[in-house]
Amino acid sequence: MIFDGYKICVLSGFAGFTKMSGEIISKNISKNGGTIIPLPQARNQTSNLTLIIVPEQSDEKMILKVMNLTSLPSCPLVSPNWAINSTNSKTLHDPNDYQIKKTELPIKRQSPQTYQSPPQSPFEAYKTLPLVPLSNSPEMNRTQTNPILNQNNTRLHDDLLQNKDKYMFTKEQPNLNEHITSVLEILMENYFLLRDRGRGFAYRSAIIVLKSHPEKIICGDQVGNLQKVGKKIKKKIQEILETGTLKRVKAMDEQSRLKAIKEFSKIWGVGSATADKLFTLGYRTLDDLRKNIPQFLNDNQRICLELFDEIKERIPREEVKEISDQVVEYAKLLLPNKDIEANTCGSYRRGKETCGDIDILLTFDDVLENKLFLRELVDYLIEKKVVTHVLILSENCKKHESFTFEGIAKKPDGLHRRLDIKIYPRKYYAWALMHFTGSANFNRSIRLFAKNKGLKLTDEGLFPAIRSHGETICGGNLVECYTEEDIFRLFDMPYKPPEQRDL
DNA sequence: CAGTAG
DNA sequence: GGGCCTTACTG
DNA sequence: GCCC
Repeated sequence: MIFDGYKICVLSGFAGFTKMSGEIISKNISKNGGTIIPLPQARNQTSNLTLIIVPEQSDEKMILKVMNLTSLPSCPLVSPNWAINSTNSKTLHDPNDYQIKKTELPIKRQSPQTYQSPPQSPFEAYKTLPLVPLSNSPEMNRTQTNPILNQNNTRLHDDLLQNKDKYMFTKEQPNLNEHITSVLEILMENYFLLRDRGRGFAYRSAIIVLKSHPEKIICGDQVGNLQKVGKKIKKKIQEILETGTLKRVKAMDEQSRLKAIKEFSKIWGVGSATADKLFTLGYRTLDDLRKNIPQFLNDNQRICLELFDEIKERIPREEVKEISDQVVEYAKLLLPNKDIEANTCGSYRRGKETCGDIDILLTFDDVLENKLFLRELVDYLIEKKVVTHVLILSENCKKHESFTFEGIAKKPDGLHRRLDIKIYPRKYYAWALMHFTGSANFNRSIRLFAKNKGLKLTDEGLFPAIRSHGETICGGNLVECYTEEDIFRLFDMPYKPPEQRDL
């Protein structure tokens, strides 16, 4: 047994080292004689540990935070590759060859010369695996074949045909129960703000059912056996039908805590947890915050607090287009020989008259070979005074084969506006376009449907993802789609233009 | 890891 | 008793 | 809060 006598703690779930990978590595270590020390115990007995496996991309600060320690343990910190290579070769590799340097932080701004190509995408590694058979589907009824799927995927075709009409993303009619769902939506939002996730989810699923119910509910008996609508929610529906509102909602509106959390969580970068913390510290209004800025707010939160009054304003469609056009124009200037394809997504693409932010998606050939392009584009936009602030700039496409900028833009005479720019390789473009066009509810619906078929739909494609005894097995992308029309054909649905994805 | 965002 | 769209980044 |  190669790991005999080794006491190992595996730190995963951050810095690009997924929990799933961590679990698989832990399992393999145990299988080969090693002892896995879970984090809580490891914290108290760092001197007992042989070594700690940490993400390749982690640094001292992150490790201290995750371990909740003030100084690093004395044992070596090694890369997950040590365990992977040792297991694969059935021989113990020298941990010293895999040490993560303790003091040196990873370079945030890599220069072109020192840029190292990122490790393989996890999906790449699975591409050679045979497709996992999908759930048991009837062997008959295979008269027509889906033009997107080849013969090997007839099972997938059958599976995608089944039951999809139960889901919101296939919905054809408008919401007939707006009078009920609008009230329940307030309740749902309040519960999420109060971090009562359970109730939040419960109301969310009940709302989905009510929205897709084919008849208008005017009497409590009609909800008799609706899925997800249980006793309590049924009672609330009756109250809404009688009084037009809910006592619970009225009572919540009076709560000073919820009031403050609602206000604070509108600040970009501040969620329910931070908002709650602010309330506990005695803050009640945005003005309280401005007068005495809390120490623990990070730079991004401070910027967005300062610009709050501008960022909160909806952006007229016209202005979204102007800023988008400018960004795309500069992108084309920087890459004159590339055929750049661009879409402004989000509510703009869904046809709204005003938008909360500006969400631009770009692609061209060889995206992954132009790793520094987004940074150059952002630098250029800063120079041209289009972009005023950078909130997030992901420069490494190691796991996710794409690039993201999140920041703030402004026209010379305009307000500060939230701007996102994403760059995806062509082969993911249609999936990404669909993802960023939303709506969020549309995405949820179609993803839940995929999930129930043993599939995983993301901004990068459709994958088999079978969960069995705790491990998720991911296959390579099932099909290549280069247009949204292809994705809808794949799901055997008539094409839905973006304006109809407002669930 | 928790929190936040898409 | 766990899951409730998924994935990535920050601190 | 609801469902498996």
